[in-house]
Amino acid sequence: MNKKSRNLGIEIHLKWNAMTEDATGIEKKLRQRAMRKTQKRDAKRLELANSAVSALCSLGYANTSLRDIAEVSGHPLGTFTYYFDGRQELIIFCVQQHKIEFLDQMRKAALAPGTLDEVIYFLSQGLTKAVIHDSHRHRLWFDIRNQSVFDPSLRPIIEEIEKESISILKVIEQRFLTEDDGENLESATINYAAIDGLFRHMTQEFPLEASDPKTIQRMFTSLLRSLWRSRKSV
Amino acid sequence: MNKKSRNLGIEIHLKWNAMTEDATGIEKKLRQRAMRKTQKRDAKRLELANSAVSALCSLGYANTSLRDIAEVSGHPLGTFTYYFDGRQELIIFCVQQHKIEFLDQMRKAALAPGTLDEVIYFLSQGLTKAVIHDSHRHRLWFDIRNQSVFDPSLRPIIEEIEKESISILKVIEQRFLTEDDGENLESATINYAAIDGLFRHMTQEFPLEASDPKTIQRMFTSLLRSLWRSRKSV
DNA sequence: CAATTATTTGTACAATTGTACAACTTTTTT
DNA sequence: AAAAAAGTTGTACAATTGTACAAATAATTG
Repeated sequence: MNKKSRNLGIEIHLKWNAMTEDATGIEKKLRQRAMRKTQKRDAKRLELANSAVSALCSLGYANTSLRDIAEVSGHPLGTFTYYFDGRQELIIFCVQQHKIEFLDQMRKAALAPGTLDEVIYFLSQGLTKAVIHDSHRHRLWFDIRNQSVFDPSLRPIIEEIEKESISILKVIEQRFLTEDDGENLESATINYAAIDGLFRHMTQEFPLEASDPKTIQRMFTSLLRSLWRSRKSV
Repeated sequence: MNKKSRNLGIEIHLKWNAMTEDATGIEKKLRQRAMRKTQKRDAKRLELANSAVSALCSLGYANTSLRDIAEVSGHPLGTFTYYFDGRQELIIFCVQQHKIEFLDQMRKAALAPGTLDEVIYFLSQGLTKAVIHDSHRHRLWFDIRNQSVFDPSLRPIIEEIEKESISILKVIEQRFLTEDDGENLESATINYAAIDGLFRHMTQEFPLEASDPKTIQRMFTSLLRSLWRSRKSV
């Protein structure tokens, strides 16, 4: 079947059934089938993306060809072109998947009950773990974000993720800090950029002088305290 | 003349003269000639680099071919391969040139007489000007730094520049802040990474929501004050 | 079970790349 | 001014790329 006309038959059937309002269960059955199809497809996409991450992380966006990915992952080249609409979609998919996971963790830390100092502790702990155990994947994120500067088609996804990141910090500031007028967004943006800067530095540093988790966490804590110094100590 | 054997003749003459300790002015004359040669060569390299920056800044490291540079700059392709040892040397040369300039300005601000608040004012003013008037070149710097993560051959020059940046902050902290033991380097590293983060954000932001110089400078000032809050107020 | 649809995978192709280099001109040296 | 060196520039070439696609196979459907 031609790649471009994928699933076309089924879609047409569904539309036809919808038009005739045939609700005798046939429509339901067709829907379920379509669901199974897309679920199966999504599962395969995830599998391929996961196996692609390894090559991507070690070579970077610009230097990783689909052939590299195919070779490292063990899957044949055609598989990737069949399941993804080109190289870029594959890579975006990988990064998005990873970043959603990470931001979920950060959000949990931000919403954890306790004092500001405790939240700072959780945050710096999460950031430290990310540096230690996941630096490769974060490097890929920073790489994509950087490429988005020169490739506008990458920007929407980057913007979305950064907005989400900033909103997490906004939550913290609303919880613990007295807001001076509407400066809240500006403050959250500044703090996001600063924390992001240290995180990037830790993640990309060569050689890793601060590979000791305690040192790393201490540095994050130090920055977060500087940024949110005791304006309200709930 | 073959590119690889460039200047070889003169070098041999110099060596021969040095060996025979012929100090009758002939050696001097030959040295002066060699100097003229390299000066002329360096001037041309600078000219080419400057004309290459435009293409590089708008397309980025990974997407700019030598042909792009040649086309945009108006110089023929062969010229670049003659004056630079490949694409990478050209690009490194461009970034290095630009970054040295920028750090000179920052160093001046850091060494300016006055209180910490005044230095903070100068620094944020310099950073703001860089964002407003020079964001394109800084984007190229961030791009190269990012590529260095995946291309080890870029790392030495990046490391050198970042060390210099951190040392500028160290100067400030030694001037104005009470140093708690040997934490000074760690603190300067944290602050460098944080300031760098905000600077990167400002430089790369799309769409530029904060294009107003006053807003930008206020944000820099706000961050710098957070990082260096009144531990010593000379 | 047949037929339709979906998946798999190797190959082909055009485009682009960095780089080498030959032919030529200009500049410098003797 | 002759000779040597340096500079200039267009072209050639091998390598690599994303992508399209055909042919084969497997899965699903009626």
